Amino acid sequence: MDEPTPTESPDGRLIRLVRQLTVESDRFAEMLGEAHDMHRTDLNALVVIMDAERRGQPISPSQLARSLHLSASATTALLDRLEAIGHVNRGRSTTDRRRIELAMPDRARELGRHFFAPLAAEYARVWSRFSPEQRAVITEFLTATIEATVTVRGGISAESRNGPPAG
Amino acid sequence: MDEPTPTESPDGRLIRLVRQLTVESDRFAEMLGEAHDMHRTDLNALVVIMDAERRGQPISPSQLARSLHLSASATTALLDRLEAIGHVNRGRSTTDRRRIELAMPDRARELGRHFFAPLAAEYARVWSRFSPEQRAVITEFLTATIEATVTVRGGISAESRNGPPAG
DNA sequence: TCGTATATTTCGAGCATCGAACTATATTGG
DNA sequence: CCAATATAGTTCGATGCTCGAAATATACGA
Repeated sequence: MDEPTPTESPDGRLIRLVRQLTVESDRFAEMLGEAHDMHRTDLNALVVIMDAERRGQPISPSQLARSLHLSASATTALLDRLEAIGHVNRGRSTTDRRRIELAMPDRARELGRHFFAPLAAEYARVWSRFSPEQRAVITEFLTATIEATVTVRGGISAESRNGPPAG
Repeated sequence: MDEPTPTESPDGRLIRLVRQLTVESDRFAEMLGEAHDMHRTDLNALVVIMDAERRGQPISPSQLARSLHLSASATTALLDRLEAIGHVNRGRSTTDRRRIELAMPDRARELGRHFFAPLAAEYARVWSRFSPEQRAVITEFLTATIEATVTVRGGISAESRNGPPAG
C-alpha cells in the first residue's frame, strides 16, 4: 500500500499516483517497442490500427495521422516502416480510390495481441480484489480524471494563442 | 459517467479507462511542450529536475540520463537546449568536480509550476466529490496498477532476451 | 602510484518528423 | 458539363533529437 508522505495533501497524493501511473505506463510502452525494434510511435500506430480493425472500421493513413497528431508525410514514413516488417498492409479503398485502407496480417494481429496480454492478465489478477461497488468508484474516478485532463488541455491551446503569462 | 459497452468485461472496461487516461495525459504533456516550444523530452526533463530540487537533492546529468533512459550525449544536448532558453543552469558540484549539478532559475521554476497548476486545480475540483473511504479504494487501485505495470515490464526485458514467441 | 572507473562533452551518423511540391481522385459551383 | 477546388497520399530535402565512439577531467582502489 502506498504511504502518504508527511507533508502531502490528499489531492497531492492522488496527483503523485496518477502521474506515476502515466510515467510507468509510458516506460512500459517504450520498452515494449524497444523489445520489438519498433519506435514508440510505431507501437502507438499499431494500437490505433488494431482498435480500428476490431471495430470493423479499417483506418486510413490520414485518420491515423490525425489520431497520432503526425503530419501526412511522417505517417507515410511510419507506414513504410510497419509495412516493411510485415505489421501492416496497405490496400486501396473500393469506395474512394484516393483512400488507402490499413489492414493487419493475421500473424501481426496475433503478435499485437500477445504484446498486451501479459499486462491485461496481471491487471486482472491485482484487480480481482475490488468489489463491484469499489469498481464503480474507480470508474467514476478514472472518468472524471480523464475529463479533467481533456478540459485543461483545451485551455493550453487557448493559452498558447494568447502568449505565455507574465513572469 | 462512463458507460460500459455491450460486450465489455468489467476488467476490460477498467483497462480501457486506464489506457485512455494514459493516452490523454500523454497528449496533454505533448501539447504543453508544443505550447512552449519544447520537445516532449525537454518537458519530461524539467519535471525530473523540478522534483529533485523540491526534494533538496539537485540532480546531475547522468542521474537525469538514467531517469529519462537517454544516453549521456543525448542528455548533454537536451541540457544545452534547456540552458539556451534559460530553464536550467549547470553548476560544478563542490563535492565531486566531475559532477555537474542542475539548478533552475527562479523564473523557470515559477513557469514550471505554472505549467501544472491548472491541471492540479481541475483535478482537485473533480476529486472533491470523493470521500476518504473512496480515496482509499482509489489509492489502492492506483498503487496496485502501478505495481502490476512495473511487474509485467520486468517480463519484457526477460522476454526480449529470449527472443519473441513462436507465431 | 598507476590502472581502472566515473562524469560529461564533442563529433559524426542515423532516423523520425516536418513542410512544400506533386500526382491522383472526388466534389462543388456556374 | 467542366473548370475550379478540395481531399488523399507520397516524395523530397531539411531539421532536430538520439546514438555510440572518442576524448578530457576527476575520483577511486589495489
